[in-house]
Amino acid sequence: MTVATARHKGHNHPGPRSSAVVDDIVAQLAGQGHRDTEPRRLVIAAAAAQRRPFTAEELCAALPCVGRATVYRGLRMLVASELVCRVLLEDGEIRYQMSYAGHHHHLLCVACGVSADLVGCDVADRLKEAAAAAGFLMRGHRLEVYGRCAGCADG
Amino acid sequence: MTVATARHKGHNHPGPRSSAVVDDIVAQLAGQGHRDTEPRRLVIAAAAAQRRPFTAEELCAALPCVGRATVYRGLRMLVASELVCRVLLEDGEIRYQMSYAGHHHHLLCVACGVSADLVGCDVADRLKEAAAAAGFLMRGHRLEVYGRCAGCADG
DNA sequence: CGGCTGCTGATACGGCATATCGTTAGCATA
DNA sequence: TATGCTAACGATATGCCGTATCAGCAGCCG
Repeated sequence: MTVATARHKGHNHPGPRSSAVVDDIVAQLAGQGHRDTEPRRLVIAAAAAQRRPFTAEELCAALPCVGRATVYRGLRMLVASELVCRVLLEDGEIRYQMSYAGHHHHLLCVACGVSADLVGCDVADRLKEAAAAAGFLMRGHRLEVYGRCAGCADG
Repeated sequence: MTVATARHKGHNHPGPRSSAVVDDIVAQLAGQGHRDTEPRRLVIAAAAAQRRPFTAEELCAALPCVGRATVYRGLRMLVASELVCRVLLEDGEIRYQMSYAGHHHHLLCVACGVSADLVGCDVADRLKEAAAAAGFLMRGHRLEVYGRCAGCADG
């Protein structure tokens, strides 16, 4: 043990192995009264490591040493904190993805499943007007765009 | 039995009680090679009678004399034929609604659950441009707008 | 009217998500 | 550092929702 700050034992935090992203998210959760636990860090790290929208079951499979319930709870907490957003595929399947921005939408490739954040398309104002024309007071909206990414376009 | 046109027995069609809407839909399905059956007519009629987006289970409950599988099959067939559209609530719950137009979106009241078709808001072109900017070839999109209807706005 | 075939419906099945609950561990406090 | 409260964990039970199965039935065509 060459490290000066000796590790305590058992379930202590991996420290240097824990990425800055995970530390940041854990800190945000702590601000909401949530504890910093090892399984939760593992869930966050696994979610952040995904390269495309993932299912809860995929996370469970990627974390065999973490209980299913814990994975689902962690995911739900992250969604509630808007650190992860739910993505709806064309066939209705629900997937998840880390969310580094605030409100935004997704471009989803129907061929390879990759996603990209949709920027530069602010439809909220127009929707609000259209809603008002129907007597509705708009409170929110959900938008998903399906297509083919550059790599799959010629397939 | 005072009616001149004697009813045959059991599973014959109710004839005069069957609305024009149901007849029309059955005719469309027939054009796709689907048979005209009494349980299916009941499913269609029940779906058309709903005043707001409904769940598959609600239809089952409204049709105790029709098997669950038949309700689900009928619903799936109607969705495939674009005669019924799937509506996604804010919390992710899936509901259904008769669709008399082609492609359109929905305004959904988060208080009473009523829905209205969203017209006069053509976002497809803008989305296609935004998608292209990200290297995506847009193929479709899904949009739901949540808010409060006129009757629930002041609540 | 006779037969082919799609449809029906009771029920079994399977996936996904949550509820349960005894145990563990984070962390505040002294 | 020791202590205690309580959130969090995780194995598992439970439940919902939708589909698969399959023998019998009925729509529809010839």
